[in-house]
Amino acid sequence: MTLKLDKVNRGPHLSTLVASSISREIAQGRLRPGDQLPTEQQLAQTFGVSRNVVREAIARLRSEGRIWSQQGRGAFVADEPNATVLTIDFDALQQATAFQSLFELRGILEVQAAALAAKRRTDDDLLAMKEALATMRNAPYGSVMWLKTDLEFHKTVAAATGNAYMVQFLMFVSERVRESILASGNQQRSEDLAAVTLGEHQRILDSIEAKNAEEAQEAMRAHLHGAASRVGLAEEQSE
Amino acid sequence: MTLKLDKVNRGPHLSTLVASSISREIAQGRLRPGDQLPTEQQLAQTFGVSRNVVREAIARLRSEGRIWSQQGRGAFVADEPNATVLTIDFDALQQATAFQSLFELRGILEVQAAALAAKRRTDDDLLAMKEALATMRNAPYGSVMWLKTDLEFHKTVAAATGNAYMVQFLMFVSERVRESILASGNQQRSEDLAAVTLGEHQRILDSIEAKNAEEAQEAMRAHLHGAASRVGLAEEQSE
DNA sequence: GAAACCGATGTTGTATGATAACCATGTAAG
DNA sequence: CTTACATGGTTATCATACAACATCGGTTTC
Repeated sequence: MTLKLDKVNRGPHLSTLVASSISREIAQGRLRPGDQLPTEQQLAQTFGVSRNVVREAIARLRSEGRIWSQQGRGAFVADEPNATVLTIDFDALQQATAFQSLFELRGILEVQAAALAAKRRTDDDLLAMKEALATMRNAPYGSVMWLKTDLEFHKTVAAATGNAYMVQFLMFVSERVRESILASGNQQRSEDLAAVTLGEHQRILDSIEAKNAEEAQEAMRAHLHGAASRVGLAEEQSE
Repeated sequence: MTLKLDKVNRGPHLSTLVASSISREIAQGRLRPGDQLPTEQQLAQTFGVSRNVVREAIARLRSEGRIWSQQGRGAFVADEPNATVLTIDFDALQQATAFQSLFELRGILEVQAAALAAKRRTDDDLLAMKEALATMRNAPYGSVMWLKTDLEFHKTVAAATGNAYMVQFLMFVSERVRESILASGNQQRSEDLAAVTLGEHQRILDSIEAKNAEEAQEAMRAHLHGAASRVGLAEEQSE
């Protein structure tokens, strides 16, 4: 417990700072699983905030499964982060291997989702996909609108699986991937790429329309392979 | 805002109940993106708790990205749950279709993880898997220890992919699935099943040891198929 | 008339103190 | 040795107060 907070802090809430500070102590191993946290009063004094703020931070960490607390005893670092919430550290994603791992995970989900979508899609699903693709055609390549509709298209594919969690997970992972790409500023910009990307999407759409799971899977794989190289990822042979 | 909380509530924290209650209002569309939440005072009055408890709930929802708040104005439902955290509502999982969806998602990840593990596993990975399997043999079927080592085995498989996010996601999903199964009390108990399950695990281990991705994939699929029927899930033809 | 100023009011952010419920521990009574 | 009780420490909750900020209306000023 070393961090001291300035009195003048017009940024995130104090509880957020306290929470991430404690979180860091845990991540860095200065607070080990099973360890008892300082009492709320001590924490309040250490950080120079009210006990109320500390409690908000504690509540947050508890909801994230990082700690657990018992009335009359204290708060303890959770043995295993049996989290009821899943988080991804943005900073860690800046490292190439981490990014590649997340990209791979997304790929697995996307490819399987495409196959399932081809089997289960309804006409409404198809309509939504076509609509998203049409919107993307009218957006300038690389623009915010373009990126948004790109994600939207993939979302409609995921939705066509009829699996709500597929949508939730895929969007979660994709968002993180997209953020990381934007942050690194690694995307190339070219008019040609727009046509290429749209063509890949069209192929996915067609195969799902034809209810051809094998083809949809392969089309999605090809699309992701293209996306990877566009971002400068040396992709590994898969399957 | 309808829920009234009993004064006598010796369960989860009040802030947890308030948070999930508001969360439900959002999920059910009674609070739409952009809508302003009632003031903290109103919420406190509605739920019959102090403003302090409401603030802890708000802090939690804010950290989950579901709402945002500005000093002097109020709290608002986030336009897009651009959450930096991913959560799964436990209550919703009680419904059969939701559970089935999550089970399917887990299956996708497990199967692909098994294939990747077969390709990339190191000798250390293999050792960890064997160790986990050995521990499971010594645990009584259906016991807490058994369930724990079962999860541990699957974790070692996921770890053998070398993809940290695969581990994180798979464990997250598996935990939720396991919780839901335990809550429903739907698992059968029989000595025979122990041998069957162990056999399935052994087959997975063997194929990964042989670096046979196809076989590992198939073994994992079979294992999950067995697990599904053991839990009473009518599984759908996949692939 | 338009723009700038000003104050009243409502809301969130934070601090402080108090009380109830609960746990752990030690100590005295049986 | 066991039980009962007293005590101190900790979390959970409540209540109140104040600071910081936003909004809105009226007033002044140009």
